Amino acid sequence: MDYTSKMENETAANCLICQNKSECFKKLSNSELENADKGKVEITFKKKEIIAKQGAFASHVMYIKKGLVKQYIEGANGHKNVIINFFSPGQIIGLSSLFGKSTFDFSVAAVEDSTLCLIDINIVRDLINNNGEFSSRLIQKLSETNSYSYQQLYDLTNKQLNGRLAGAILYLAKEVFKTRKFKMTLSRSDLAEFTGMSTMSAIRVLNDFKEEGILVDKNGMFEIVNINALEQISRTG
Amino acid sequence: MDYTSKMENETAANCLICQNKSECFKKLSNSELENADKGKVEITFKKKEIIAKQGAFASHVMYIKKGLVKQYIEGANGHKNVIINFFSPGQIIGLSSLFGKSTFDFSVAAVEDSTLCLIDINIVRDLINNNGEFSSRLIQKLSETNSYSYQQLYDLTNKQLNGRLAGAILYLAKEVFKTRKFKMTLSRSDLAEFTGMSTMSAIRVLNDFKEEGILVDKNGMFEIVNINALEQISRTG
DNA sequence: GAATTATGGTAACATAAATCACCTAAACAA
DNA sequence: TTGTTTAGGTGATTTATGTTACCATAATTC
Repeated sequence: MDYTSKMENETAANCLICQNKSECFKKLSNSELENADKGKVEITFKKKEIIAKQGAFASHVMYIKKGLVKQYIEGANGHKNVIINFFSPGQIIGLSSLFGKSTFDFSVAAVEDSTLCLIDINIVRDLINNNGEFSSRLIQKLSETNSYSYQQLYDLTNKQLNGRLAGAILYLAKEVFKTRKFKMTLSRSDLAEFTGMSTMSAIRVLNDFKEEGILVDKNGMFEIVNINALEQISRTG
Repeated sequence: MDYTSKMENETAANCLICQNKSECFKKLSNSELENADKGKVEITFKKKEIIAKQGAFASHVMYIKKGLVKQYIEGANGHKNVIINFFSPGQIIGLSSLFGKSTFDFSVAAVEDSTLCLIDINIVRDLINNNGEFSSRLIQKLSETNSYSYQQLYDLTNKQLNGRLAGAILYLAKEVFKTRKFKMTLSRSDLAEFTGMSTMSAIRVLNDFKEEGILVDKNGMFEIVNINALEQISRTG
């Protein structure tokens, strides 16, 4: 039995005894958790399946329990998609649909097979209204998302290809896969859409990194060999 | 006496009777407003003065009462700044420093002479903890900011100069100055930093718009003559 | 197992946009 | 006033990056 299936056994369908709760849900009382449990469903998506579709009615927020998903803006007629971010277990997506606009202004798709809890939007609204600690956590989360977007805007206008791709690989290693050696489950075009470049450019730059001995790619198993060099490129790029 | 000075007379130094309150502050009780009033100062900044500095301790959130300010990320060693957004009266900046990081991750500067209320961060934290309606409004505000950043990320990667500048002018007219004819108080380089292009490119594209009769610029007084054309360019850019 | 599609890859070429050099006029300070 | 700085502007040149075409291999589907 591998690590993944072991994790599955340890988690529970009921929020009350779930071991994978997100930061903000840890701030809830037992009765609040029981209530939240009634307004949620747990669904497993296969790789590449669409979890939320830009423009569709947003009736729920999404909590990532297992796997890896991408949040992206769909490009109109022949334009590239833009990947906003990748989310791994413990993260919540879709807070932007809580108030105001009732539709998703982005899409979400599974990059790896993923299990999510879809939580009714009204449950979350009630929690915000009645639990200040919960609200605070959500505001913090949204602020962090904001700051990250600002960084992305900066990088996109001030760094060129090497710098952006180096930054993306570091981000994936540190924040998403949380290890310097990881199975690269994103395609080159995912990587390109994440860093605002063409797929060809992503391939080219990635191969430069390999040739320079900064990165090793063994059949999709990535390992950052020279993290200092990568950070240097990310800064000056 | 002009319109501006008339407005000044109508506003008050005390939050309780202030006519310019932001959406979320309208949700507060009289006692909450009185309390907020004790933790705020009102300051007037001259054009080009720095209101908040990236990296400095963030002890307050900023409410724009009068004027126009820009929020921007400072570029390191020789890199361009990136203007995240412009804010006109009624807007709040600096929510991202409420929880987590205690420093500003952006700078704010006055584009026109501007009056702001600086509100103590602890006051706002308390309000979030105790007033669900207030929290909801803040979350909505942060979500909108997020969505706008996503749009910017999309535009930067998928649209070229014309499209981005057309979009920026439309945004300024609709959301910032709230009229099709306005005194253009931003410089060409502000415009460039807002749309992620060089100053030279901003000048060139702007002059193209003038030559095509889409836009009239009489000594800095801008008027959008052909809004349909501008919207078309912004879409297909 | 064969056929098909998706993904990764190389190289030549085209082009959008930055940079550079240089100029004018306005705003500001001495 | 006069010098000095700042903002706006034009055209030539360079460069980063996208595009196209074409191929190989891995992964699906029939």
